[in-house]
Amino acid sequence: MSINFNINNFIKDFENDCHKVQQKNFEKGEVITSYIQKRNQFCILKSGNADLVRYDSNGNKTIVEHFSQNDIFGEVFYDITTNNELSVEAKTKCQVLIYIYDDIHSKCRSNCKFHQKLSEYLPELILSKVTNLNMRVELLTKRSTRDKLLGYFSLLSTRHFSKTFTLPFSLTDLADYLSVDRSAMMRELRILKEDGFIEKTGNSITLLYK
Amino acid sequence: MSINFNINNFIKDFENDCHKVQQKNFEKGEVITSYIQKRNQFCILKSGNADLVRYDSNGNKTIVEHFSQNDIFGEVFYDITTNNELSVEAKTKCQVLIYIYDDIHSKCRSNCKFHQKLSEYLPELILSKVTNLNMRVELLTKRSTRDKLLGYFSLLSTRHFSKTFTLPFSLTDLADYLSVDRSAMMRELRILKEDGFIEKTGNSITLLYK
DNA sequence: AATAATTTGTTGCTTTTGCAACAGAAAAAG
DNA sequence: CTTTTTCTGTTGCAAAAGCAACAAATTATT
Repeated sequence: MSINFNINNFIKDFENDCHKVQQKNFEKGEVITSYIQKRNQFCILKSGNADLVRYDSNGNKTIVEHFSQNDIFGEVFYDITTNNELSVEAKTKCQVLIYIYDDIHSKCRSNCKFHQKLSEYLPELILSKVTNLNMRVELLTKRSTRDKLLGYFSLLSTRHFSKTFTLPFSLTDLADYLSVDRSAMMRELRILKEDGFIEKTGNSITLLYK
Repeated sequence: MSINFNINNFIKDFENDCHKVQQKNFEKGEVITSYIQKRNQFCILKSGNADLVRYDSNGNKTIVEHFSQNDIFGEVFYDITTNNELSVEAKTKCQVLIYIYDDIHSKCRSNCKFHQKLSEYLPELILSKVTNLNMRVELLTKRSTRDKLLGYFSLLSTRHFSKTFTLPFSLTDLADYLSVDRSAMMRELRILKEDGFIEKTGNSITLLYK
């Protein structure tokens, strides 16, 4: 939380300081970037929501990551040895800052404040990515759809400081995020309601236990 | 690979340069560390093998990560909001370098070369962690046990530059790593053999496709 | 070298999950 | 404001995965 706040300020203050940083705008549904070659793109989502998605050979869609304001993404975080194409799709209008990772390390010619600050924050930025990924791994290693749902809900509950919260995406997308079949997930949601674990009105969930 | 080589040299050259860095030795089976409180431990595995494991309320064990030489781990990579205890267990004799993450950021009093070099390498170190975690997420989002097995095998094959390779752990542990039932995994392995996808002699696997 | 502990491999049965298909509700687009 | 598209919710059936239990093989331990 405090990290995010810093990033936010830092972007505001310095984004125009460096001519190497590109800002691009995307409409809902557009592909922001595809992880095809190792161009070492490094992106910050200034505003909007986007998903990193993968489609496997059976046509299954997986939402690998869900990005909102100030999240970072890009090829630089991936070994592109895999055969499945990954791409980042804008779910709403998006403003994205794009640069090449090598530029951060090897200082900018103009030695601008943007790069100075970025390399200062970089370990923290990437570290927050690691903790997020670890939470994701924890979710995905849960053995049943029920445990994945409850695990994810309890995460959102913690983040919102409340037993009641709104899902950041549709139920269809939630299934793709938890990597389970949608209809099976809907069934499990119904059982969770029937068993008195949760209440659900649209995309709003309330945890009833503990 | 080139990153690992650098880390290796860097550890050899500078590890004794800083009095704040602790080196500890562990016997097989010992718990190296538990992620309980946020002490911001940051560890480098100098030698040996270790697993980061979690046991859920149903008694299922999950191998969250598998560490070998020069891998990094520690509480600093986790938000300890979860209820499940995570601990790192030595699978063989292990030599571990331990320090506190804050020490890296705020420079060491003595301004030693170790910390200097570490903060230089840190983004790369953490970044390699991110790419590893992303591969792990890719594996775990595969829908079937078969796809998880094949995905993992193809990863090992790529890493070893060979269609034949040895699993880094027992089949029992492999199941805990892929987060599937062991007997179901054994069944799937047999079918993969029968269908001519793989050959298997003990812990050595050969891919027969493509 | 003998014993204990762990790992491998297998199977019958149960439970969970996935698939396909559909209707109604809600949201987006024109 | 109407039409089109996407999303939600459900179901019967099929397939996959989990569970429990066991014997044989392998690996550690004393």
